[in-house]
Amino acid sequence: MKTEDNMSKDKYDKIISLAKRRGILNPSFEIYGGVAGFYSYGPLGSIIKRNIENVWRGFYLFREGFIEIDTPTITPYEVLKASGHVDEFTDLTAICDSCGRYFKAEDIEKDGKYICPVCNREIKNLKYTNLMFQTKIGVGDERRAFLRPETAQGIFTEFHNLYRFVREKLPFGVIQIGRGYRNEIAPRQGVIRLREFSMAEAEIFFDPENKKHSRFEQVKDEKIPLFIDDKIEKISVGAAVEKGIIGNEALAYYMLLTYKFLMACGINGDKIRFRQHRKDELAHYARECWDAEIYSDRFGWIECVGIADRTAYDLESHIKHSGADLYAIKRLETPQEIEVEKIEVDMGKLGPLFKEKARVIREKLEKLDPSKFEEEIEVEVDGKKIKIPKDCYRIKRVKEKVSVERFIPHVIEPSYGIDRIFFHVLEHNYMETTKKGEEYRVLKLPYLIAPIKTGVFPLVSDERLCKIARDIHDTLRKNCIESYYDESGSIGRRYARMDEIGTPYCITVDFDTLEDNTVTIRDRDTTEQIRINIEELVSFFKGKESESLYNILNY
RNA sequence: GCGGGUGUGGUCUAGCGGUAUGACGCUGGCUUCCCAAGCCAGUUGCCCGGGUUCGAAUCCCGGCACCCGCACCA
Repeated sequence: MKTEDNMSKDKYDKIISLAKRRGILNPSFEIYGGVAGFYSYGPLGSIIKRNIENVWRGFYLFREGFIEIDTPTITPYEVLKASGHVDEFTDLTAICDSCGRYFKAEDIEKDGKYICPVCNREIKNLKYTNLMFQTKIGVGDERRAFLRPETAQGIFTEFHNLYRFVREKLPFGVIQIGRGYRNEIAPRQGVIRLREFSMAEAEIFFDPENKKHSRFEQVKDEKIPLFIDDKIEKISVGAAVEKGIIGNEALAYYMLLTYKFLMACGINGDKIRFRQHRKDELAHYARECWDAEIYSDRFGWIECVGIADRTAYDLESHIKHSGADLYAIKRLETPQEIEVEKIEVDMGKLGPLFKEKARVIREKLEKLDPSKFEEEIEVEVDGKKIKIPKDCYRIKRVKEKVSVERFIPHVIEPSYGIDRIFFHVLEHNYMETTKKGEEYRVLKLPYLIAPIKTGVFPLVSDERLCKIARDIHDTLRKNCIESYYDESGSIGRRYARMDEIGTPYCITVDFDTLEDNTVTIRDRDTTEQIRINIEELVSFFKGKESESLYNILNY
């Protein structure tokens, strides 16, 4: 008798085995023994992954109207120093001199000393190990660098270019899909915890006073599953914001969008929940964060998406470290007049007195804060302090018109782990039945996600039927519809091969085709067939595609 | 990183000191008018390295990978 656990383990093994057998996913570098934490996507897996990413683009690039960029994965030290990753992503490691074992220092600390739990001796050999992959740029004059732990920093460092690109209007969103790297201590759980992984991130820049979304009104009654007090509660995003469960409209909106996206990929909506991070588990940059967790029969609830309010943390830090102008500007509705003290330099006096240095001195004087002037003021020029006589300047009170306000935008960040979503899409859509006593597998992938949209078969391998089938296959591919031609084995076997990789339709050319130019289209989920004229095939599949897109993006 | 378990064709598996079994798959052929049919032929393997032995898939040591538990998880 099988226990529940055994059942799910069996199912997991079957999915992994199927994935490997059918070119979806397999451990990398296997011919050299493999390396933990690295997986390769095969011919079909690559398409599925790309399809997931493209559905994601449907939501963020098309529906939200965000802009997409593509920045380097190798990132200079300074960037990640500023972002906090150099310091926050570091563990103090203790290495025992007698047994040579490594420990995370804080685990073995006793009264300020580090004691080896094996040898029971004090360890003095301590070093910091960073969980980012380190590398160097250049030869000789090399610069320290890291493989990026998240794509977000590439967006923050481009902020001033992007802000100009959108013609200085907030809010605006920037997306990036790419690889991230984390040198995990113990990668486990297959594709769930990788050392190199794909993520899709959106950084949406807001006026901190106005974290609203223009479409919120439209969707405020739609419900999402919140995990509160150890139970899942479906609550409308509008109510969640009103009751203060979710901090602002923007967060709530992107949680709803995440919910829709995951289901569009074929994730079972009953196996999604949003869980808020406790204060002590928040990342160093986040004020509020909600994870979308997806339930796996194999692994339990797995964090697949993080939707965080990063506030002004990153931009502020990059302003501080780089000196760049990463501010946004807000035009005030009514320009205000304010009185300010200004220093007015008398060049008539200053010029003759300091000659060629006068210009530099004037610039320095004008930068000083008049309210902090002391009796005698000095400026430093070329390392020398120069006293400035009082009659060279005077302090004036002037009225200034202020029509803009500078501020650092806040960032809401939905961040998606593509590989984790990929795995759950496989798990949630893997179905087993029996046909004639034999195990029968169907991957019920949504149309947009399926790597092959249709199989094309001659019913029997009669050359007349084969030719027509090959022509259909060719025509479909000319129209960018992934089709798969197969004339080997019985028709049932060919359907089975397609079902196993989630192909939603199969076209069969039979002897009636010779008479009336029609073929059958067989539906994966119902196995029902309809007859359709060959001429209508391309529009049938194009129709399925736009219908699917319309259904998921029409909100 | 710690402790325990496991590692045989593409997949599942037998063998547990005499160089490998079976099934499925896959390829080709015959057959076949719609859901893994049948027949014939072919195809691919002992995780890696070292040791013990006349001889190692099998025993021992080391490595790697996977699984379970602990720890970790921006």
